[in-house]
Order: sequence, then structure tokens, then C-alpha cells
Amino acid sequence: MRSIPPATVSRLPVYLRSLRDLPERQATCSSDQLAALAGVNSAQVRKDLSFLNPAGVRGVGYDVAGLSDLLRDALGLTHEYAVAIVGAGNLGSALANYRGFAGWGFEVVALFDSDPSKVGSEIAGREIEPMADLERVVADRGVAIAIIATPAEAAQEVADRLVAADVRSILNFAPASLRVPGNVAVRRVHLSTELQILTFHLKQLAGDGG
Amino acid sequence: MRSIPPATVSRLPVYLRSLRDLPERQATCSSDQLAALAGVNSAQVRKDLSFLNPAGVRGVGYDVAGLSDLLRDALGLTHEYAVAIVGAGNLGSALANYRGFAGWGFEVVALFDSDPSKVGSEIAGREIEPMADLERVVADRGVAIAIIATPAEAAQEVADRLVAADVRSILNFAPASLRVPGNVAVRRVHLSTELQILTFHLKQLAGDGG
DNA sequence: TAGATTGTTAATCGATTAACAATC
DNA sequence: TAGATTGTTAATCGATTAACAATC
Repeated sequence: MRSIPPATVSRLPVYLRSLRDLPERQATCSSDQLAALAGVNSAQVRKDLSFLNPAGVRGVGYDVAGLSDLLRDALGLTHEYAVAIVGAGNLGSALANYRGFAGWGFEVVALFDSDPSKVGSEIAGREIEPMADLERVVADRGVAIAIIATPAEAAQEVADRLVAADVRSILNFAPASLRVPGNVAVRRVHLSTELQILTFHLKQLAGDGG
Repeated sequence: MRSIPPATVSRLPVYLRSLRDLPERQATCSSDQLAALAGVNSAQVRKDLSFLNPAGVRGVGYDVAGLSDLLRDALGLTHEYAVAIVGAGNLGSALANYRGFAGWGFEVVALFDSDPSKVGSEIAGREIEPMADLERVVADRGVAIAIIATPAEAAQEVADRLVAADVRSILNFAPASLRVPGNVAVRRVHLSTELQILTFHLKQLAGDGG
């Protein structure tokens, strides 16, 4: 399999999700249809899916079930992943409660907080554990993915400890740019940044004046 | 001012945040320094900031306070924005509680849910209001930005109603691709998608095998 | 003047898309 | 065979970055 470019990788989950929006008893779908659901160009769809090697059939389209499997395989969604959440504030708690993960094979197996008054209390049926236990818990429970939901100040240190504990995938909600080794993947979700990009747009609409 | 390319716009909030990470009494900073903090190339920084027109001084660098103002101006962060959150589940509740917004001039002024049993209860000091009131509340309180935190199935209808109610900026947390008119900006934050991109990376690390 | 650092150009790189031959 | 639709090429477009003249 040729190596898949990053831009394509980031669209594969969208295609996978889009397949679920197809009419129930549709066995096959076209790039046009998928493009409409995913909100992208149909040439984009074909190009992206061509990295999965023979994914479709000319003149016919893509087999829905087969494509779904190919996408899951490509994304590594063939087994369960243990997820740890660091930071049990509002955001961390919400993520711990979030039901949307389970359906894709993500299981939250740990929830950490540095605040001793929080440690021991339960969120989403999980006991909040102290930061001191991070390394041990990560190893014991085979944590593959960590979600950082701490304040910005704590984020880099948490990342360092996670990396040292062999975590290679981090989803960072803290408003900070993390420095990590090249073999660690970080995705950032910055809520304020997203809102600020929207305000730029609002300003544009207002006529570029102000 | 030349029109600012999207890729640059999305980095401006990062620069703005990075300025806060500078040593307290530093009046001026270089593109190299900013690049290190923001995690990008220094040529990128200079190119991006050049869209703000005379932002720096050759041989000297960028005036920290001045650049901060320029960035805020460019992003339209010069006044307050009223934000409505649609969907008061785990995610909507967490967002309503999130303190990070206020510092940037975002005020959550409404929180809606379609579940009658939730309507009337309080989250973060705000009463949850019924979906039926959406149009009226948006108009009355001058909602500029809406955050969709509903299940995927409800997202498009909510978006349609928001657009009809003159909301022009939407932050979408629902795992669905929204169709909106060209003058409406949508940013999507899809938690499962982010995790799935990370699992792709984990699979790569595992040796491309499986 | 010498050193520093921006703003800008031009080169490179990668991503998107139109077009169409291949093929069901 | 005629119609449909993929996979792939080549063209286009946009984003990144090295290099350097401008200038403090």
C-alpha cells in the first residue's frame, strides 16, 4: 500500500461516518454520493480511496460493507484502544462521559487529576486517580491514547510524562503547543482558537470594516 | 489590507496565545522566538504577520503589545460575542462550564435542549431553555455564534434554524457534515475523528503491519 | 558601520480537481 | 453495445519555506 498523505488520512474518518448515512439497503455507492455526504469533491473521494487499493469497481461504485472494512483497517480500528484522560475538570469530565467514543472501540480506562480533593470521587463510573499513579496505570492498563484536558500550564509536563510512559498518541485540549518527539502524534483541539477563527469570519461579513 | 488566506487565519490565534508565553518584561520578540512558541517555521510567522501590514520593525522584531492588538483586531476580538449552545448533554454542559471562553470575550448567553425534562434546570448558572425558544432568544440576545452539541441526527435541522435566525458562525461538535449557505462559517470539532486519526498513527508505528 | 531581523521574492512542495482512458 | 463510474494523469491551485535585499 502506498503511503497515505496526511490530508487523506484526516478525511478517512469522515468517509467512514458518511457510509452510515446511506439509505439502509444500499449495497453500493458512488464517489458522487459519498462526496455529497462528506461535503467534498468527488474526485477527492476517488483519489483518497484509491490509496486503499482496489476499493471500488469501475462502472459500479464502492461496495458499502467492503469499503467500511477497508477504512476501518486503514485507520487501525480493528481492535480496542485504552484511553486515559488527564485532567478531570469540566472538559475532562465531559469527555469521560462522552458516549460517542465507545462505538469506535475507544474505552476510557483512567481519569487523572492533580487536585487531591477530586481524587477518589467518581465520574462516569470511574474513580479519579492521582497524577502520581500515571506511569503505573498507563503501563498496567495498556493505555495507547491520552487526552490532555489540563490547564495550559500543566500540559507540557503531562505530555513529557506520557511520552516517557510510552504513550505515542495524544489528543491535546489544553491551549498550549506541545513539544514531543517525532514518533509521537499529537492532535490539538483548541476551543477558543476555533471560536476566534469564527470571529474573523464574522468580521469579514461585517464588511471588513470592524 | 490584503485578504488573509485561510491557513494564515487559523494560525493567528496561535500567535496571539503564544505572546502570553513570553517572559513577562519582554517588549519585543522575533519571528524565531514566536515560531518556537507556536511550533511553526519562522518564515511562516513572518509571512503570516506580514498580512497584518507593518507589524514588525526590521532589525528589531515585533512589539509584543502592538502585535497583540493587531492580532486581536484582525480576528475581530475587539468586542464581546454572545454565544448560544444547542444541546445540553455532557458536551454542551461542559462547554457551558468552560472558563476558557470568557477571557477572549465570548459569553455564553443561552443553552438549549430538546429534552423537556432538562428544560428549566440550571447549568453553570444558566437555565436550560426549550428548542422552541431558539429563534426568539437568538434575536433578543444578539447571538453571533452558535455551538452545536446535539446528536448527529439533530444537527442539520438545528443548523437550518440557526441560519434562518441569522446566525452566521457555527461551531459543530456533532458528528455530521452540515450543509449551510456560503456566507455561514462552520468549524467542526469531531472528537471521534481526532481519535481515529491518532489510531492511524499508532498503526503506522506498529510497523504498517496490523 | 556591523549585526540583527523583517518583509518579500521565488522555489519548492503538497493538495485539489478536471478530464479521460480503463473497465465493469 | 451503451451507460456508468472508477482509478489515474496532468493541470491547477495554494501553502510552505529558503534565501536575501531592505532597513532598523
